[in-house]
Amino acid sequence: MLSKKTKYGLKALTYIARKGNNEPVQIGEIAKNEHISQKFLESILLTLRKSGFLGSKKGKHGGYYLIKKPSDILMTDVMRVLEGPIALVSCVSLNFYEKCDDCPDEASCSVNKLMIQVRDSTLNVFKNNTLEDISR
Amino acid sequence: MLSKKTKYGLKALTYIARKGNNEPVQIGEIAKNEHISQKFLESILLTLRKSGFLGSKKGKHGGYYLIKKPSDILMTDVMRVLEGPIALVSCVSLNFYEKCDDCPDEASCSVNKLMIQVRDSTLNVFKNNTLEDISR
DNA sequence: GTAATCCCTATTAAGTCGATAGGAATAATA
DNA sequence: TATTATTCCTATCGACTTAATAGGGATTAC
Repeated sequence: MLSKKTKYGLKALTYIARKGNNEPVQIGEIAKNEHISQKFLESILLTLRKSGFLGSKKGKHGGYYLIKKPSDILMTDVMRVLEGPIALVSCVSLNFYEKCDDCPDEASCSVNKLMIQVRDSTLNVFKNNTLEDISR
Repeated sequence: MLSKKTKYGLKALTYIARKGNNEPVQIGEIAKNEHISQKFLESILLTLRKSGFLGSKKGKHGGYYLIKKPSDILMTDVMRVLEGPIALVSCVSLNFYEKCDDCPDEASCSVNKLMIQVRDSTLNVFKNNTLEDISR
């Protein structure tokens, strides 16, 4: 299951992208319109800023804005920041690889074999979707 | 992330399938060879039996055996029993659909749009893999 | 200088997961 | 019949994670 963090993060990015202009958008506005806890959203946007997706302006009339064009923001990158590994088991993760303690031989592991396929097909979807695509 | 329940369940099914014959295989043997907590595996095999994947024989020389041919056991079915919904959000689940409380309109929801694609591509992998395929 | 906003850290309540415990029921076999 | 090996069932526990909350600091517009 997708975490609420990821879900809210995607919704917030979409919200900002749909505004079109480069004016900073306030947390409160997004929270209200997307029905998200404001404090929770605050921490999510902070994460997105620190990972280079959003810029921020402090103080009155401050807010968050996109740093790149929506068409340049790939879902692979967003998902990895918000949700973590895309693979369902760490032994098939490209960016977060870890050997399983129980499994002595990945080549003969049926779970490994299946999950590689899932990873690749999911990755394919994320590679082919930018923020612009899902905001349409 | 895949739960250990699912991972162990798949490994156990594979283990039984690879034996080839229809002799009951004991929990202890599987647990030992696959490095799984025996008691935990016990509950998983119970689930698989109750959902019609495995038959069991009680008492001495008892154990679990496959009810269907490995080539007739689809990963879609196994995954739904062990892991639950295949979709990452319930609002795109085919078998466990539930409306999101926050989202007023699925048609305009970017998360919905993206997750439908993920669901379909994952589903496609599971549809095209039987227990025989992953046991090879 | 005041109000609005982002920034940061800490804490908490609830839920889930993996594992464990203990014994009941059943079947093979000596 | 007694013994042993196995599945069956329910209950419980500790560790971890998640979503949310709290409180105040820093910064900026006006």
